[in-house]
Amino acid sequence: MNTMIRFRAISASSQSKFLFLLLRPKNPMANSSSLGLCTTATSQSPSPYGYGDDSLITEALQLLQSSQDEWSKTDHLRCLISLDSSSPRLAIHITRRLSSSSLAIRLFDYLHEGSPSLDTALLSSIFQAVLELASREPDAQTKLPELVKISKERNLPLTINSATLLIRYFRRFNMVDESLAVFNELDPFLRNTHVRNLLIDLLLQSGRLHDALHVLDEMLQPEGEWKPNEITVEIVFSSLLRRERSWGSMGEEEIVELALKFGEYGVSPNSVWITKLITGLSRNGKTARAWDILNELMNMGAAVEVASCNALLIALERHSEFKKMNALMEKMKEMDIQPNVVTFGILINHSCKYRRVDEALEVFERMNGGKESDAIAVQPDVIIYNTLIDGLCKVGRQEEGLGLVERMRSQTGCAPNTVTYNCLIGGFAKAGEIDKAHELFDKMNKEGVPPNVITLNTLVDGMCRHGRVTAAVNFVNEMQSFGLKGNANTYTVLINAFCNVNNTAKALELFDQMLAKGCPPDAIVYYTLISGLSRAGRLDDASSIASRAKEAGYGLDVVCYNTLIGGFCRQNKIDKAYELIKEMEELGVKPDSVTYNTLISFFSKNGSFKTAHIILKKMTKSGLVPTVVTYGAIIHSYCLNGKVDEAMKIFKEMCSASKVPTNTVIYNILIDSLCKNNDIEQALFLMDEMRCKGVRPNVTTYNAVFKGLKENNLLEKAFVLMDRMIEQACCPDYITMEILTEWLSLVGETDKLRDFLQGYQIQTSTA
DNA sequence: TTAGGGTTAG
Repeated sequence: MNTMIRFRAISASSQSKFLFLLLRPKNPMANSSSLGLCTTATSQSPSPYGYGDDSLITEALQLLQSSQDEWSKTDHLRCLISLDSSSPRLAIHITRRLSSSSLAIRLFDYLHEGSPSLDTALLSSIFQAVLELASREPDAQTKLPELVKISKERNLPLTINSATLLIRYFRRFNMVDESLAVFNELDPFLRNTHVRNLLIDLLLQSGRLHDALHVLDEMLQPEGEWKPNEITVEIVFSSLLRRERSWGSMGEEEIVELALKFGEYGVSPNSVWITKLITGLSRNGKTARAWDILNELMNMGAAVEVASCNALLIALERHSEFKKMNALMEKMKEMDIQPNVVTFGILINHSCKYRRVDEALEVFERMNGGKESDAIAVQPDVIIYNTLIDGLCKVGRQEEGLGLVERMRSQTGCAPNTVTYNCLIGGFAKAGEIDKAHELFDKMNKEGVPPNVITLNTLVDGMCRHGRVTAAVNFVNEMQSFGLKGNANTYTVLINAFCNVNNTAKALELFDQMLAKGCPPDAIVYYTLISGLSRAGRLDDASSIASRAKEAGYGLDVVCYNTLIGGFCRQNKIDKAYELIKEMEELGVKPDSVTYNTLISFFSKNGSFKTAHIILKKMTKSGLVPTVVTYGAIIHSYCLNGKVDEAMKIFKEMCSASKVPTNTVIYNILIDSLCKNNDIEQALFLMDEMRCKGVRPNVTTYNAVFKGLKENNLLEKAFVLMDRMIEQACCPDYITMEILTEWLSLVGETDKLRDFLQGYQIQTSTA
């Protein structure tokens, strides 16, 4: 309402000024025939343009309809429009209503010629109307650049509106250089935020990053008049962060700096862009930078939302920066950013990952309202439940997982889904409760929860791990008839299972079957088969599968080469092993310590300590450090050659000088050898040393010592070790039983043997 | 939020 009144008031005053100018004697047009016409204008009723403008416009337009010769010969039109008025309003309105821009430009020239001393600002405004008219014409794309040229020729500066009109129009046709030229022509004082935003947007869209940043940079200068606004930030960030993985030619550090610079001007990227920035930085391993920028933005008062914090929490978790995770949670509290269901999901998942399920359950209770006064109630969703159920199943607490399903059902809108069942089936299957797993599978089908290929694979894996390999194959076939097809993963599980029971023929058959069924094998299937065949000594078949893997585009990695090299070494085919090493070199696959250890072991075992030593030297030269396995291979070979003293010497050197941590296997090698050499004292000394160093003996250690003790009939010592074995929950195997049964029966100590075995029964029941 | 494999010394 107020605007309306003001508009009319201005119109009325300009109208009177207009009349006054017309009547002024010094105005050449005042004496012309137009006087009568001009005065009649005052009697007109109000119009949107001002009192009486309508009839003036009508008359002018009528006149302009006639041929140019007619109106250009007379001053009548000039009088009518009266450009000497400080208000260009009337001329602008007339121009806007002309039939074409070419007519408009003729009128413009006519008026300009009639009043050469006119204010350029006034002329620029009229010219703006010409541009407006041209922009609506079908051939605007050619006309507008021509008009820009005309304005330049006539030294006519563009108004800010002309410039925005032109850039906006040029943007539609991706006329980047034309837009840039318009901007550069524009009076620097007129280059406002709006026109800069338009131009930056266009430049970024056309990939002219450098030019865009130049325009932007001027806005970010402290002395600059035009500052960035929210739209600037939106334009810049939507362009820079549009692509998910790459940030184009602009470095991430520059983007971070830009974000912070914007922050200094009180504008910052919105939550979506901040989140993308954090995610992008984290993905490139720059978690520390992501942490810095989020904190800085928070301190600047930017609108940081929970989603951005979640992105950083995920990154920190991934990089094991747990202290920072806590600090971020604290900061969120301080900034009053409420955690949401995703935040709790991250925390619960984190605890579960490290098998701290009780901690996860605590977080879960806290999100449910908990006991604490500052607890925040956030409704858990199916993902939260599934994460917890999976966590419980992974630590063997699958029954509790089932309990959570009931709790989940009691909550509205939260029913168990396929993932829920997959986790539970996995839990029971791994625990060997295959029947229970099948029961759950039936239950989910009954409830209308569709099983997927993960359900199938989880169940199949459980079956295979618990000796039901044939049943697993049948189950896969059965499911296929119901439309639940297996994938490469399914075949990997089955192939691995058959390789583990030394049935490589069946493994190969399954591989052919998967190809026949159109299921494409992936790298893992190939590697599994290569390993299985190598372990079975079928090196030709393993090599052939390796060739097929390479043909399929799955190059062998170092582990795969090691598998094959190990296989050939076991068969004494060192030439074949060397061929593979040559191939590795050619393909740029660097041998690792396992490769070297395999070769060192091979040569040591064959008594070629010299060659083994040369390889060891090569190993250290390539920057690899000899490991406990390297020493183990050499020590073992010395032992096999009856040089136990030499082996002990190397072992001591390994512990003292090289400071390589020992393990059970290396102690077993030495203890076994010492016992065989009847040096039981030294063997028992090493066992004590193991105890001191916290290296746990296993059944192999005990078997070696029992054998030695038996030879020397050191019965009391054997009883002590039998008790210790029970204490350590180290289960005897058939070798232990063979040694002890024979020995203890012979010396009439079968009661001790019975107690020994009972110790395990008690332990199993208490466990 | 859920599923698979492989290497070296005893």
